[in-house]
Amino acid sequence: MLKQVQHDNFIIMFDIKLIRENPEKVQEAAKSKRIAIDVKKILEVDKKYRDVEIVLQKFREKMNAFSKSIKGKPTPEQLQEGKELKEEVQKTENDAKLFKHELDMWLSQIPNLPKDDVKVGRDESENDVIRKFKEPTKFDFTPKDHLALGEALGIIDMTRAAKVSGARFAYLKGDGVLLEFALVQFAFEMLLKEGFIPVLPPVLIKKETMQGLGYMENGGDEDMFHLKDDDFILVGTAEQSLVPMHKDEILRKEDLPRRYVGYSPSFRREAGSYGKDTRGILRVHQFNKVEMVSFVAAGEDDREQDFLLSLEEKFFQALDIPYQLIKMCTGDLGFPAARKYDIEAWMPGQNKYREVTSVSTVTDFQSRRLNMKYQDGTERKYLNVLNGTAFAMSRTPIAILENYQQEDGSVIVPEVLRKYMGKDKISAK
RNA sequence: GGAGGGAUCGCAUAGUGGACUAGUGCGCACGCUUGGAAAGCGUGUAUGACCGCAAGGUUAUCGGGGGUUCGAAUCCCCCUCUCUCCGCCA
Repeated sequence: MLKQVQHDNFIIMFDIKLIRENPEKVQEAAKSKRIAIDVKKILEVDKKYRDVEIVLQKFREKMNAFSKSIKGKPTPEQLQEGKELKEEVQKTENDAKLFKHELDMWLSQIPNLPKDDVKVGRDESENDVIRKFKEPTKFDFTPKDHLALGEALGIIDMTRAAKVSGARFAYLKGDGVLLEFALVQFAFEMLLKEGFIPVLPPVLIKKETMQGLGYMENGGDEDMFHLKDDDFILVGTAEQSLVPMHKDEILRKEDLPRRYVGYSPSFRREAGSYGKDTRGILRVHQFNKVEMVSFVAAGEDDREQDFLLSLEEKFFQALDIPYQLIKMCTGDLGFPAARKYDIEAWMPGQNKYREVTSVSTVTDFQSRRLNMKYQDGTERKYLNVLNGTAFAMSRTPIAILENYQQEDGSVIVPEVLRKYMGKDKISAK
């Protein structure tokens, strides 16, 4: 069984001890992620806070002793002394609170530190290709892109979606739906065998939950849909509602690793991507995704990331789609991640590799912000958390349509999906 | 949306202003007892922060936040979640 933590009024956003002991390391790491923080300033506030805290404890000690010394009705002199003590405490409390808030504010802006093996780099142009699976698909005709194929097959309809919802939306129809369901079933079947717990999570979450995940910082909230009247945010990935499931909980070490597979819509504003990838369903405001999330013991995250990555590769190898594996450099990691790999599938319609999965370890970064621990003997430690894509819908189907297309515009169904789809070919009606 | 109840230690409960240093039962751990076990008996049983080499000490926490008071689990206000009923609803 798990235990519910009752109080969490002081969430430690970032390990202050790490900053005290290795200020340069933290400063450098943030810089390598291209995020500006001022470690010196943080240490100053930390010092002020601790000094006030010590004084405050002394005052409280005095006041507690005094209150306890009164039996029965207090004399007017005692009342007066008590009032004076109280004022001292309240004044110091206010100071402490101010410093605490300031400290929290600074700490919340420190990103997770990249792992040592992650290359320091500016942006995506400095990411490394780790390995490749197969060569780009060859055609003895000119391959079409997924939108041309999808429209002709009657499975993707963006024209009508534009009428109803606007740009970057799509109707998926007919065999397109069956193809998505086939991918879902394929992924779930395999992941259930691996012990993953299937989840259909909420897609509206509270703002404070998103803050706990570390996605609101550094402009991250620009890509989220906010429901301002109701103070909800639409998730950009199931990870965002799967990870905080264990907020304020203490898991048992025996129950680790705890693995979940979620299937949910994902919503993205795609702010700042105007004019980019406007054709087709590569970049849309809403798509479904099968997502993996792991909770593991401290220090187990490297092994778990390899495991999740191996599953992702297995999926795309099973689909027999050419891909390359990318390891992100520090500048392309994002706020919470310590290490990240992307699989980029070959997309003949664009003659390019494009991202289809992403697997990150966030180490204990989100656990600290969300107060998620596990009991290890007499010790309580922060969980390590990982997330990885199984199948992002829109993009995996794109890769299938484009790589499996035939000259007549039909699309062969990948071998492993045939039993779920009940057919081996998608053709125009 | 409306009306009313509730949230206390891992679980169950007691607790209407100072004896609460939060009691009791269960559970758990250790010990005694036993050929071994059960029962019985005894002892212990939170977390965070801060100070300290340590032993230890201080402080905060009874869903969360604020207030009243010399003093709050207890009184007042706000919020969250939950239960019962009414309304609406796939």
